[in-house]
Amino acid sequence: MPKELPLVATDACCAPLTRDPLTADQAVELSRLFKAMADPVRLRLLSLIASHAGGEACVCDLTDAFDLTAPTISHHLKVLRESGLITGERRGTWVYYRVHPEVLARLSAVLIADAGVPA
Amino acid sequence: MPKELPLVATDACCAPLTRDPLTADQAVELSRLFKAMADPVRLRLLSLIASHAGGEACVCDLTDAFDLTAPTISHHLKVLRESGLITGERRGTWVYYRVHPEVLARLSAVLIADAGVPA
DNA sequence: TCTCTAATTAGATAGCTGTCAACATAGAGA
DNA sequence: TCTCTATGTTGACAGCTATCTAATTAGAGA
Repeated sequence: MPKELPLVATDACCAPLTRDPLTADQAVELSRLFKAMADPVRLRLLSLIASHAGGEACVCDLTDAFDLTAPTISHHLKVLRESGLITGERRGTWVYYRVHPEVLARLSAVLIADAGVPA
Repeated sequence: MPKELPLVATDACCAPLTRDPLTADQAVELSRLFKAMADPVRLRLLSLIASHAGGEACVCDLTDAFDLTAPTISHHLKVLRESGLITGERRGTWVYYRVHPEVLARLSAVLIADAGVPA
């Protein structure tokens, strides 16, 4: 099992995009995550995994949903893995993937409209 | 002023990614928005515009923040415009951009963790 | 009208990316 | 060990994209 990179940086964390201008580094960091989601196949994979019973899905569950070869699915899963959005774990013959909800939550927080700073 | 496309589709709206698998169409629709944000320059442009005083920024305000030529900035603004994330308006010599907060809010809602369906 | 500046468009190019076929690896079980 | 199946990796290729220079359009003002 290839290892995923620990890209869940804490630096560019949760301040809304709309409050203060992003630094160049924060923008690079965030763009890596958005790049990982900037493909319809990867979005569907993410959604299939996240919404699957038990919060995880075997690759075999995923492949059938697409008109793509197994290597292509594998490639997309690798992109999602390396971005830190999902993790894969081998159990016997099959590999199971699950999402990292914190990463999705962080992105959601970044996009949310700023309510303004109280006081 | 080139017109922006009305890509703010209402179809793939606000159900969290994590609740039900996205349809292929929804995924294509969403991926267009994520693609527009999958670049550090565009993320910073978005952030600069959104956080600028008055909620809008002149192109002249934006160009200085980057080591890029004006045509390159213009290209990125066009991508953001065509994705529906921002709009531009010419007033006299200058062109002012502002973000569409609903689109950001929609993306934020899609990424948020599903709290589950009550009842 | 002429000229200056702001912004965009056009065309070119290097680098990235999604896809496939072919091959490799990892367990399970005979 | 041998074989079968599930995944992943490699290498290749077409299409997309970020960037630049050069040319163009739009408005302001002399």
